Amino acid sequence: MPELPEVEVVKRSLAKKIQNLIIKKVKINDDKLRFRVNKKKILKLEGLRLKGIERRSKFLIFFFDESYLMLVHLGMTGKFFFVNKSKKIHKTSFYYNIDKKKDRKHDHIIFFLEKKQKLIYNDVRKFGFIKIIKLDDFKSNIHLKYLGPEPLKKNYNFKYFKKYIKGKKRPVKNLLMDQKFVSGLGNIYVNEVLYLSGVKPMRKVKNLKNTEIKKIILFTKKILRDAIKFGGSSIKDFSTIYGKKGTFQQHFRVYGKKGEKCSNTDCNKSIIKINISNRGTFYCSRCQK
DNA sequence: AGGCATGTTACAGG
DNA sequence: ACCTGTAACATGCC
Repeated sequence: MPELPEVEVVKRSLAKKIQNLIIKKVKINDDKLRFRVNKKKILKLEGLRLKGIERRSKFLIFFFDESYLMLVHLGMTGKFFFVNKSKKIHKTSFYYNIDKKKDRKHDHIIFFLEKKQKLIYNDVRKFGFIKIIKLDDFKSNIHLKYLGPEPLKKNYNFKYFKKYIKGKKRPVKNLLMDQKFVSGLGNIYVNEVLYLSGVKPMRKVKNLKNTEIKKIILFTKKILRDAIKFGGSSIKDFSTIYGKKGTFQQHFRVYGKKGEKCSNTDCNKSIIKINISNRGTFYCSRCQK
């Protein structure tokens, strides 16, 4: 499910639950994730204590003793589940029922922790990945070094935006999705940001007015903060009682709302869906200029 | 049956 | 060399 808010929510719950625990054993059920899991490296985590977890963009970074880091990207469907001795799933992530074979089929990596507790990495589509790196290689890591600023930080601002778009002519939606420009936004939140900013997704960045740029920046920060507050967005309606659902999907104004009435009370248009770069793009033709 | 899906990236083409 | 868009990855759901 993961764009920045979802990854942040996962990070917080993970940190609360498994901080300072020792990894007793690592089991690999399937190493064919987005990149093959390096068995030799991941086994080095056995016996190490988890010192902390951080988020950068949509990445989770687990810090261990001995200067080892575990870099995790959840892709489209990657999830962590925490399981304790009585098999109760702690509310670490979203939908999953450990008693359902269908769900367990996608448990690819299992970390056995102290006190018979487990952390499971489950990923239906296997677009996520797990890499073990040394602290020294952290800054130069290929996945991290080209990332743009965190959208919630101060360096994502008007000045940066203006400078970056100089000479560029791509659609504003593609720009916002580009992790090199700003890191952490995905398709859902970009659709929402552009609706609130009153800007059509296909507008070329060179034609954006300064007032529009300012709105885009402000609403980006607002939406992400709100989404985190609501526990992220959970799109699909699974039936398990385990796992915590975010509720920010209830606040979507355009994403997935094709044909529905624009939420602006003085507008009688319906939300349109088009494709931009193979991604579902939702907008209101009246409220977005 | 076919289209669609919250992400990234290798590659092709301008 | 740079910029941009597309296809591919794996699986399940509607």
